Amino acid sequence: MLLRMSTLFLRTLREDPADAEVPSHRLLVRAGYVRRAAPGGYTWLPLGRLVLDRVSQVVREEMLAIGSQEVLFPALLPREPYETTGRWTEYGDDIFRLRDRRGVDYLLAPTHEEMFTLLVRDTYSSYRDFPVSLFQIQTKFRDEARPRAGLLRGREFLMKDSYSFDVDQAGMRAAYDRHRAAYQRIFDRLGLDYTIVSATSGAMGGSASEEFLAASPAGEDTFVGCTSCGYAANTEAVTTPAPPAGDVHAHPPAQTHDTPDTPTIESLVALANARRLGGRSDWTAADTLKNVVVSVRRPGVAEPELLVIGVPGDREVDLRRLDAVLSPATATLYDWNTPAADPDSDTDTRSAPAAPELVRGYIGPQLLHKLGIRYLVDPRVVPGTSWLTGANEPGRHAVNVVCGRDFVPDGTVEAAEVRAGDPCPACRPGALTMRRGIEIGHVFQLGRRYTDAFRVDVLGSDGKPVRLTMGSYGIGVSRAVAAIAEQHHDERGLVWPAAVAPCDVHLVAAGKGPQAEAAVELGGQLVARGLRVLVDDRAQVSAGVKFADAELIGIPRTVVVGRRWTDGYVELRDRATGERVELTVPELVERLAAPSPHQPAS
RNA sequence: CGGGGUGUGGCGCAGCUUGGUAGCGCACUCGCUUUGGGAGCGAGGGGCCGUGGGUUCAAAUCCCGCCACCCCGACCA
Repeated sequence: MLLRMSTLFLRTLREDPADAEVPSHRLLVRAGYVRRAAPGGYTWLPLGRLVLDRVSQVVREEMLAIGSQEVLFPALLPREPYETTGRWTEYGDDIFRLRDRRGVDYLLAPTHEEMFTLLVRDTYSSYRDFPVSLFQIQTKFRDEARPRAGLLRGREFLMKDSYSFDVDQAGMRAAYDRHRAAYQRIFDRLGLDYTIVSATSGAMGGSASEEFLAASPAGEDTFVGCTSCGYAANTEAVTTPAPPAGDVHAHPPAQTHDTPDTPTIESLVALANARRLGGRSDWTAADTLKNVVVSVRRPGVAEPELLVIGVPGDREVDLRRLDAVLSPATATLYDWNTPAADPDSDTDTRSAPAAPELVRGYIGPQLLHKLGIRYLVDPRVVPGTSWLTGANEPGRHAVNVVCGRDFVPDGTVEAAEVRAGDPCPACRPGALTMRRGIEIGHVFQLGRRYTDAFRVDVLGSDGKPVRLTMGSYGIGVSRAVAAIAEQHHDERGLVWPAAVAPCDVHLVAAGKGPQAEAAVELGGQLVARGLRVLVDDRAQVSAGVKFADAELIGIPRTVVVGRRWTDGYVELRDRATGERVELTVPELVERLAAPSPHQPAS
């Protein structure tokens, strides 16, 4: 393949597009790989299209290598199957819905579990046909509330989705493991630095699910890693090691004190130290027990339930983490903005209508049991710990409130924010670090959710029906392109890994003499050796512009056909290292034609 | 959905406060010079100033409405 810059449909931009924030977006637009066509929708220009195809091809090869077979579904689907599984409603506003001329409902598929399940049901009927795994590489649609960061979160994107079908749990696990291994090979080949994190907490039970996160400040997921062991997890899945329980009776009795104007932890700690509450002046926020009221809504239940979460006062409640635990119920902070008991009062102490005894800013756990309000605490709140907390009266707090003596929680909950430096749940000396990541892949042991919905049974060896069990696996192909760009660029432009670069070599004709013609001819020689070549044969473009464009476009190796050409030399430059060497043409051809690890000569 | 911001040639921006023939850089066309690090000079082409209404002799500029897009958050994965 020989691309000539003189005719290539490409215009690079000297300046950053105004609407691009993250590096991948900025550089892919500037270098002429993609162009925004609609909110959350991008046109793939010739160079971009090549990269997208190469990434797709890596994914395809590794999927085929684990025996998965490629199919292609329509993206435009009827409503009915999604109605059957409940996702027509469940997916909510995130789904693009449309009607045909007769008023029949359709959707643009966000994923294809339903269709694959139906396909397998209608095609296979015996246990002997299994296991089977199918995949497709296809454009998906999601009506994202806020598309952002260019390719990283679009409303239309290219995704590889695959589905495994097995007659038993063990088979499904094996399929899951094969996919997981294939994903590792794929992301290794793509040159991505990634971490596999568990996506849901083990304590929750249910289906196993892991995410592949490409480390990048532009990522939308926060995940934790351990400084001394291999532990990695999504923030939602992090568990907090509990300290050992103490002696419940080793503390002086609880005491209530006047603490006027201390509705916040900060003001409380300041006052407690100033007045030496409990004989101490070394109170910190971590010594206080903060009690946060949340409303929990369960699907199908009209009235929200009040729930109080107790966390150490130096931590916030992380609603994402709480939601992950409560799922499918969802939690929101309790809305205190109801009329105050005393409308003329300008203080912030209001009573919750559902439980008038709860005084905002002065809630303590002592009363909750009596009020019948469920109380869940952070795992650090173990029996025998003593706290400074609210006394359930305006302007009053209590010291020496002991867990297991003065209050008994209904259970523990992983709802406190996770911070860098927190102890690792998996090893003793380890501390957690926090990083951002781009979700590039997700493997999921689905189980029978869809096969139950469609009653997908096949005949087992004993002649009795067996319900199939599924796994589903996704890779964001277009997102992976952006993730690669995020991890492989410098201040001058993109620096593609060899496996995904639009071309193997970028020939730059520099000089006014015979160089342009010579470069094209040299390009032909390299193409004959199986290389993909981009040659900058533009007349009337200065060498400086060509060098700058070559660096922006980011093809791994540049060959300059320039002033030393007449002496028989060209210059080979490595985009990543900046290394330059002078070579004769035969030396160059030999050097470039050497097969790289992932491209066996063919 | 909440907060903030921006809409002026293909791209990046100025002009708006204080109304009076729409401008700059990049890109594009032609000519001459230049030619290994984003060239110089000269001559050009290209814009219902997001949109609808209003004020005014006169609106990119002032007023009102609407729309779109971007960023942060919520939501989603």
